[in-house]
Amino acid sequence: MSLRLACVNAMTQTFERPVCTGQADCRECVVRDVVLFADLEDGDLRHLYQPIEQFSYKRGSPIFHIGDSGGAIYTIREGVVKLVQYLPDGTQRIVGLLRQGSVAGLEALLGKPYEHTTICLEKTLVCRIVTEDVQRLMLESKHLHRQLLERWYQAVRDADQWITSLSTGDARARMARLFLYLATGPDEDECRLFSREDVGAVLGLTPETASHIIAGFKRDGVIEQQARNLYRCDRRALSAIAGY
Amino acid sequence: MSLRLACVNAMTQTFERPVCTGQADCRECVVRDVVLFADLEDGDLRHLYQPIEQFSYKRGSPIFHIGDSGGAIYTIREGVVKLVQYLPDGTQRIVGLLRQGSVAGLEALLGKPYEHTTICLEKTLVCRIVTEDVQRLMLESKHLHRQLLERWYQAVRDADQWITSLSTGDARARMARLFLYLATGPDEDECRLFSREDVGAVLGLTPETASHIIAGFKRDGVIEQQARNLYRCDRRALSAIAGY
DNA sequence: CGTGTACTTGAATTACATCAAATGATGTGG
DNA sequence: CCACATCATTTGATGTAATTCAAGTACACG
Repeated sequence: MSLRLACVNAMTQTFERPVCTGQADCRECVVRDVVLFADLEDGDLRHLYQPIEQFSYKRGSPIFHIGDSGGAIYTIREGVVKLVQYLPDGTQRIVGLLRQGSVAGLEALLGKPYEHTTICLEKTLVCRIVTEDVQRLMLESKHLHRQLLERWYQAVRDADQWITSLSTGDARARMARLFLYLATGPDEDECRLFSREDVGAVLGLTPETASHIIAGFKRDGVIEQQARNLYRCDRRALSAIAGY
Repeated sequence: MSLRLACVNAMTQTFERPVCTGQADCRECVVRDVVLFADLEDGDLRHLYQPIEQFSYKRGSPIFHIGDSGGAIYTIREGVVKLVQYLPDGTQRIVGLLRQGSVAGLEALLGKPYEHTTICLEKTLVCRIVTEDVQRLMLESKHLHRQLLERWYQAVRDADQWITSLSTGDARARMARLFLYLATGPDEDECRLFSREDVGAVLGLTPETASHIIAGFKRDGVIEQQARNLYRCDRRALSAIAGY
């Protein structure tokens, strides 16, 4: 669980602004398997202009904003991040969620401004890697290069699946699919949810409708509430509702 | 209905199966500006294992199917192609449209099976380029390499815009946005539509609802029918309905 | 010129949004 | 630690939007 470096006790605290919790040691990374630099030799990482810094964001904090010129990419070490775009009337639409091991802000590597506003739905730890360093390392490591292509591929897949599973069918089916989508932790029947407004922005529903449907699921015994925004799911029943 | 090959004047004809209409001369390409190989030197193209072949597909023909192992990518020279994924119950959801200059099947370059079934909504001309050739040319041309990264980027952008503009808001707003999305030809007020079933699969509606809304637009004078599936649009009125 | 297929249309039904009020959670200052 | 203010969530009643169902009509194709 713990990753400790230079600063010892700041790990558990969160503030308005992200907190730098020290430099990352990629060799010791808890999510090394799923992370970009997993395969780099120790030596490669010594040549960074800037060390890879870790940051901690509290719930509700943005990592970056849509339209910002992107100077870095961010690997999610822990937590959940929403990718938001805004309609002309100001309402948000969530076009994706990032979780452990995902990379935010790939477009920065192409010199493009960020495509989304990224906001943490819970306390989130990220590694920040400045674009220049990634671009240079890419030239050295064929494998990193390949990794990044795979990330683009993954981003397109995720977006397509977002459309087919969370924007297709009636509201109950979409909600059931969201529960199944989120119930992918170590405990397969456990699902952490987030605010009704965000659930609505994921599924294209109003918060009230989201609430109505969740209440219906509870009544039907399809889900059982363990704590605030924590549910135990009957995956089989959810699958039936989802149409799977 | 019949399938003819090697026939000389087949250029304008279309059949059940795609028709090879000969080798492409990229230097003479009508869409050279927007196409992948725009910047390659003449010499580079001589080294292809296989010549770049052009194919013609009739309306309704598939270019490739989801899950097929991808041996080639396809540049759209002319026409419109839908990207389809299927739900477990067999209903289709259209997750994107490709038009002149777009590339279909990028995932083939990563050795992945195709993510979508691609079906032509009208007569369509494509250039087929086998993956091995692209992969080799990528090593030679820095610029082609960059081009392909930009295509990935574009694919993600398109998918996100698909979610925010065509899967968000009420049905009338989504339909208005579809008209605006399609009215991007040389004549900015002209919009070619397609079957109500496909319109429904784009917007997440039933064909009847699509029909109802289009009828409403006609009644309100927002669009004016010129011919079958060809409309003249009042862009200002559509923008208002779309919420822009 | 008929036949099948897609499209249109309207009425009935269902699903979702809206609105308003009550309840519950969270944080603050006394 | 409690009282209160604030904000999110729940809930139910009501209105509107979308689907479904069932004809009827236009259109493409043999």
